[in-house]
Amino acid sequence: METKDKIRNLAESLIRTKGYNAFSYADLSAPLKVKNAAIHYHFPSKDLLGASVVEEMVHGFQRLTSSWSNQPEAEQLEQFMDIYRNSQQQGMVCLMGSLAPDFETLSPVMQAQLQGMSRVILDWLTTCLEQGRAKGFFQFKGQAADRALLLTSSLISSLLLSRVQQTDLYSRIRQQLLADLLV
Amino acid sequence: METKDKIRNLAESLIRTKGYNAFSYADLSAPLKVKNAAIHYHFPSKDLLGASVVEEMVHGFQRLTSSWSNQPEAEQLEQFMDIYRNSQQQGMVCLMGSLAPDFETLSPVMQAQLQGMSRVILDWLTTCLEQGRAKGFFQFKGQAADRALLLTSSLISSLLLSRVQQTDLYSRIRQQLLADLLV
DNA sequence: TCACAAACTTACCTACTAGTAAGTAAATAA
DNA sequence: TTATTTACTTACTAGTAGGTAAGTTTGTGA
Repeated sequence: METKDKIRNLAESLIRTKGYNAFSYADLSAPLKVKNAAIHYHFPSKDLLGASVVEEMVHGFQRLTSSWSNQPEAEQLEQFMDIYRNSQQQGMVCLMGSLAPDFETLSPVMQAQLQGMSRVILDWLTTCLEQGRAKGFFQFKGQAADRALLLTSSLISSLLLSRVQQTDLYSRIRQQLLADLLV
Repeated sequence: METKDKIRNLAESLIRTKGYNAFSYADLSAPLKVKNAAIHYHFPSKDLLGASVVEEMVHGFQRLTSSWSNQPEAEQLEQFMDIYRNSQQQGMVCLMGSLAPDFETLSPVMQAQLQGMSRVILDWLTTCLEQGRAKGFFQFKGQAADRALLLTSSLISSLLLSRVQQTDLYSRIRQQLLADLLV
């Protein structure tokens, strides 16, 4: 089951650097030193490979957030933001930022999974903000769900704009988001 | 010069719905009822077509913002946001949101132009916010350039997430951005 | 030891990609 | 009138895309 994971991980990395429609089976098979039929053996179609990437990302997110659940919300939020920092440092955008523009070209299965991913992230962040506000960590006007939406949006695009401008715009955005939020 | 504009406009629309790497010459030639060689006549390569799309978008933006220059900054900002509203209503993402994830796969010329586009937009918005704050329309902490970055980021992703979630998340984001900003 | 399944490779296919060379019809300029 | 340019079409190409059928090797369980 080693190769299967390697394929999925490389596919994720390619999606987040070149985009879903720009990577090919050759981009997977060459570095992994297997033939493209080997990829089809593990993932019968590109759709299913992409779906597996998204699925794994959601599971990874759920594992991560679960592991933080005992920490204060202010720290949980910082850890959440650190995910994007790591991406930025690796020159990657997030999976959502990469796949959302290509949404119309994705299979119904991938579309549904991407939709699910956005729900999972927004729901988690909404709860984090809501509880964090209740405990006095955060301060903001309006509904937590709206704030979660605003935060996520800013973080997604911080990676996109960092890539285009070739500078760490992420940090400038993070700083402001925290300044607006922390008491 | 009719056909050339039709090609560029359709290309823009395709980039913003399917993505740069997902549209082909057939997607242009079929609806326009010309052969793909006709497209190569006007735009020798896909790179140059893409570059032309970005260039035209920048010019359009500059024309628009120039035409607003006598209006109060609060109104200018709303007009700026309306651009994104129109996109959302047409089911499109903005050019930046579409091209930024594919940045690594673009030609150096397109990369430079996209970078230029981000500068033009951020510079305009920075000035708008700065002057609007000086005149008492807006209220915000920190540097105008940072606020401009935060605003633009939120708007770009509002279109991405609206597409994925198939709802008008743009409006929820706009409302918060304005609530945070307006006195 | 034999059967079988897992994890591949070999060899191939069709469809489509951007791109090109050469030709043509119509308008324009000398 | 003739030459040239503009705006294409026709007909093609080389390369690459995702995908598949059939065979091979390697380990495993009965």
